Amino acid sequence: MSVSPAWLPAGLGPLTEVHALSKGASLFHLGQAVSRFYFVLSGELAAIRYMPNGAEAVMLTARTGEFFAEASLFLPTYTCEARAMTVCQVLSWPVQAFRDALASHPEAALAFTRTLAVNLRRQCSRVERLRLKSASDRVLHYLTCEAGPDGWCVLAGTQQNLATELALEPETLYRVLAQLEKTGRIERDIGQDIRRIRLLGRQGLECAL
Amino acid sequence: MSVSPAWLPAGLGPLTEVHALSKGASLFHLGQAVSRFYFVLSGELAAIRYMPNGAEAVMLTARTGEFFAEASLFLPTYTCEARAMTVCQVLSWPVQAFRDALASHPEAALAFTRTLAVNLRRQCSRVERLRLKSASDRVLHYLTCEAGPDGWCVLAGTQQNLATELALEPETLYRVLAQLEKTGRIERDIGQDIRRIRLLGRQGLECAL
DNA sequence: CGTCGCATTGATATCGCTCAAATCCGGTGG
DNA sequence: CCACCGGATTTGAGCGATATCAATGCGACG
Repeated sequence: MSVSPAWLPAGLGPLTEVHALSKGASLFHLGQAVSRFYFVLSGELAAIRYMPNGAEAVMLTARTGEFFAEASLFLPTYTCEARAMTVCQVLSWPVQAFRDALASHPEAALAFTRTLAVNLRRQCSRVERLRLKSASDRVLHYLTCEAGPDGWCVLAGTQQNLATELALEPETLYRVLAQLEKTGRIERDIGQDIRRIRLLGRQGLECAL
Repeated sequence: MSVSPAWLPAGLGPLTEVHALSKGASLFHLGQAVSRFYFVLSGELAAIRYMPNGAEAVMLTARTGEFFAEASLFLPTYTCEARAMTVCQVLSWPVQAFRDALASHPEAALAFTRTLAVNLRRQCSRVERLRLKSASDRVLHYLTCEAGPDGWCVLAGTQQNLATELALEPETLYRVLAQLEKTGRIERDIGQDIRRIRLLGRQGLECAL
């Protein structure tokens, strides 16, 4: 569960619609004129295209607290189908009103731009990580990216969730973590409430640069 | 080779610096105060973090015609080292001047936001594609995403470049394409000047939705 | 004509996926 | 309190897909 961004201009309030989507529900279809812009309060939305054989190709997904398909703000028609991958709560605004709100509220426009820039950085890191073929390389890359100032990387969910993030099977991740711990490359602190992992080795070497 | 975006406010012109980087040159280091914002005219820039063992973790890359590390516009210090992966030509502006230019030129701010949104969509698609474990699934996903209105997907570079984009080895891509062509799932038109690939099957089915 | 890079195909090795079984833990109900 | 259950975790065994190494053809280019 989430709330809409605090920086949204108040004028959008009356135009806000709330959508309660059941799993599998569609928000819009390929080729439809872009009418509304969406924000995920909870659940997961996906943008999907279909291949000639009928198989689905997921183009992008948005989860709790994220805007959905930001590029649709700049397109005349939707280029994918939007589908709820889970039960979802979604907000939406008319695209023209959203664009106008950004145009007339520079501070909101800046906040939106920052959101885009931060998301873009995260996605770029994911791309570089998924380019790595070795499971341990992906884990080390993740720990390098996500570690806090103290060196510890606090896992949001379970280790299975981390496996999903890294596009690995849970068994593979368990084995890799066990191996990295045994060889002294990481340190683990796995409890039921707090799960965290830390890279070992020369500490804070980069910060000294 | 590229040029700076046409929508950049003219006031930035006198503040523009041109950097000619040799391969391996650094633009800035981790922890330095953010001073300038960069755009790649040619070549490839990468943002790198170092792991305790000294290995490098690429966080993001920018190529010809792209801004570099857009999130740095909103950060006090650089969170990575910037390194030229190839010979590079780079433009830069003082971050404060760039932010001010966006704040005082709504149409430029909108164009910048659009650039971010389009890049974000591309990166999201890449993430979803790289999550696929099967080489043929990655190829089909790519063709589904990148196909033009006529169904043909025109390759920008060589098939080796496509292999890099899909995080596959060239040999694997050759085998997968040959197999897909043999089983009638794709059609290839490989010449020296034009290389294009098309998905076969029920045509235009999605557009009818 | 020689070289170089791209493309293609074959053979082999390796890594991660898959199936399977056991353990641990919190929560639930008797 | 204890038995039971479901989900997360852990470890084992085998398989398959992709990486890797190798060889060849092909066209461009000097």
